[in-house]
Amino acid sequence: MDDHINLKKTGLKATLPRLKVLSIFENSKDRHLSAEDVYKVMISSGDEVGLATIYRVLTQFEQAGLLIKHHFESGKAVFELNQKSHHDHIVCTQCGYVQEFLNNDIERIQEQVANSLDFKIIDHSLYISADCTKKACSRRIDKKNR
Amino acid sequence: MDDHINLKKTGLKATLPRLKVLSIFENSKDRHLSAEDVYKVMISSGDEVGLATIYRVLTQFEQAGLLIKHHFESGKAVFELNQKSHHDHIVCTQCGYVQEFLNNDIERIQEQVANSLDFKIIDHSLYISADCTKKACSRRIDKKNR
DNA sequence: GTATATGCAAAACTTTTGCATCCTT
DNA sequence: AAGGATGCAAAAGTTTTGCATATAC
Repeated sequence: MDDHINLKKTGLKATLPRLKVLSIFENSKDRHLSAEDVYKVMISSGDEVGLATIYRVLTQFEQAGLLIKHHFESGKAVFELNQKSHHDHIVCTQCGYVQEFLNNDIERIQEQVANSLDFKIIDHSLYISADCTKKACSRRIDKKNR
Repeated sequence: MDDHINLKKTGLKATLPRLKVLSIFENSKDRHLSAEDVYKVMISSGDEVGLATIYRVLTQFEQAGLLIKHHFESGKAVFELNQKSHHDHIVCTQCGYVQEFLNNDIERIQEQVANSLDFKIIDHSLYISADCTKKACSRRIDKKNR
């Protein structure tokens, strides 16, 4: 809520497409959406919008720090809200479910490793592809289209 | 060397394009190459080859376990030889240098985390984008084209 | 009113596919 | 000889861009 405020901070005008995109990320049960995903939601809710606008808005939001962009293993980018603190991802190869996690030991060791190799970390992404075991896969959501 | 032997194990015929692709990965100073990269090397060395063939060969090699495919953050896939044991990557945002590393603690903790969340890991990739500090960046190689 | 944002269409880029021809076995 | 592999061109998928119109401030 109060997306206007978020947008104001970025210097971007509070236009209808932008507000709608934010609200989709805030209300979607799936935190990780591609441009196409967002576009489909808007179209099927009756908005007149172009896919190009979605791409532009997503890119602007990423640069403004509102969204984070991931590539995972699919060749198409997905975005998620940047409200939450940093975390990594496990993606089920069977049902597409995305499990977020954070492990402070992993975070800390990464820093040590990078430092010892004379790198200063800007960002990192740990992406695990895995199979849900029975229990986890019962969280199954609508299958991703790939 | 002895790429014929490697190929034989995969059931793929030892054709000229396939042998050449393998040799490029073996001899290139950059272990991480895109389809376009490989294509350019072959074209500029006088081979008559189609980009489609490169994509087919790379995909076959990946399925055969000869190559590993990464997506990093660029939207285009890069491949590397699978000779070495598993490792993760730090990529310098300044010069494109790719530093490989392996940390057994990180590997072990990943397994624990995935298990505790009811996932069975199939694969993972830890990708760190970072700046070389002075010392590391002196390893600077030809800038990537993006 | 002015600058910015949008929608549409076209283009750019990466990757895949169909098909006739060629090459390995 | 036979099946698989290649090259070319065309298509498919994702993302970007040009431009006239519409919108927010």
